[in-house]
Amino acid sequence: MSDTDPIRTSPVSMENCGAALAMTVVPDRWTWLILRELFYGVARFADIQDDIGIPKSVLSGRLATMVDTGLIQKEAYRDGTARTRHGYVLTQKGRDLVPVIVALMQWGDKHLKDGTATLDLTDRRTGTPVKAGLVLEGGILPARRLAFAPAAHGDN
Amino acid sequence: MSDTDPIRTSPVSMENCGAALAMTVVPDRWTWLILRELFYGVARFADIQDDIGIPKSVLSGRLATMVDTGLIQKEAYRDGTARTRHGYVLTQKGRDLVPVIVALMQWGDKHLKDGTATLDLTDRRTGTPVKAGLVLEGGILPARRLAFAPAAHGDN
DNA sequence: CAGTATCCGGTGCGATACTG
DNA sequence: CAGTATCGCACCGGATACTG
Repeated sequence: MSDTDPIRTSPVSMENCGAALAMTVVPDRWTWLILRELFYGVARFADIQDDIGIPKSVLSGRLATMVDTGLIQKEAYRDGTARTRHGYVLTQKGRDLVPVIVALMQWGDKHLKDGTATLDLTDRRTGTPVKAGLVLEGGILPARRLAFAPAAHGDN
Repeated sequence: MSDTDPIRTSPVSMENCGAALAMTVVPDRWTWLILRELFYGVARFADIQDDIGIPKSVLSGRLATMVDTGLIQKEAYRDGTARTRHGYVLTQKGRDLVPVIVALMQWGDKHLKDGTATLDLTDRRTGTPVKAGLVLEGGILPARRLAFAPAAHGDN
């Protein structure tokens, strides 16, 4: 039993909260799963469909809005044949979500599985293992040490 | 125009992917917004409702399943009055999602606003600014340097 | 292969009203 | 204050069929 009054209202309004805004751009499960596919480098419509089991019509719609919101873009490429095909790739804006995806993945590995990862994430340069987390120089900051205060300039 | 064949299938199946599993536990916008409130320390039913504008019945349902999935728990506390009230707090499992929330928030601040944060996140011990990201010792690893390979032990 | 079109059934959202 | 109950309607998911 705690004996202090809890906070009664969020320090940041919905319109000014990056997290809340982010939810409008990545609002549902399918969108996350598609991002995960593109993160893995799976680019083609039918391949994404097969991997995550999404109906074509839904995939079609999601891809369109993700292009609209600037998360992804269409890109042409050549496969073995003469025919030009095209797939989807993350934009920079989409790539900036990679830390979120990785954090989510590692959270799921820890709490929703036996704790073992199925994927080893490393620095492609040095091979050093990589983790997602809160960063200070020199290491990961535990969540409990995180403090927050309204920014000096912004209006909340 | 890229000229290499893209990856045709995800290196990790849906059942073994922590990210995909995580989406089953935090499947929608409301759940994320509730997590955000609890992250801020807003604990009471009506306060959460007011902040994020969720219908009571929906909030009721979400809180129940979040308790079920172990993200949050009910906690009694004393307010000014004699009456015992109760609110919701993150469990350890829920708190482990903080890096995801922070990463999301900073992504939203960067891409969905003018680029300025409304909240300054710092180490509560030292006051040093905090960021979410991919971590190697000594700093943040850019997403482009991230490599992945199936884990040695796991079945994918 | 990469979609669009159509349709139907269920979920679940959100409003309102009610209860301890 | 903290929910539960009820309910109509919209939207979404998924199946199927069709097109370039």
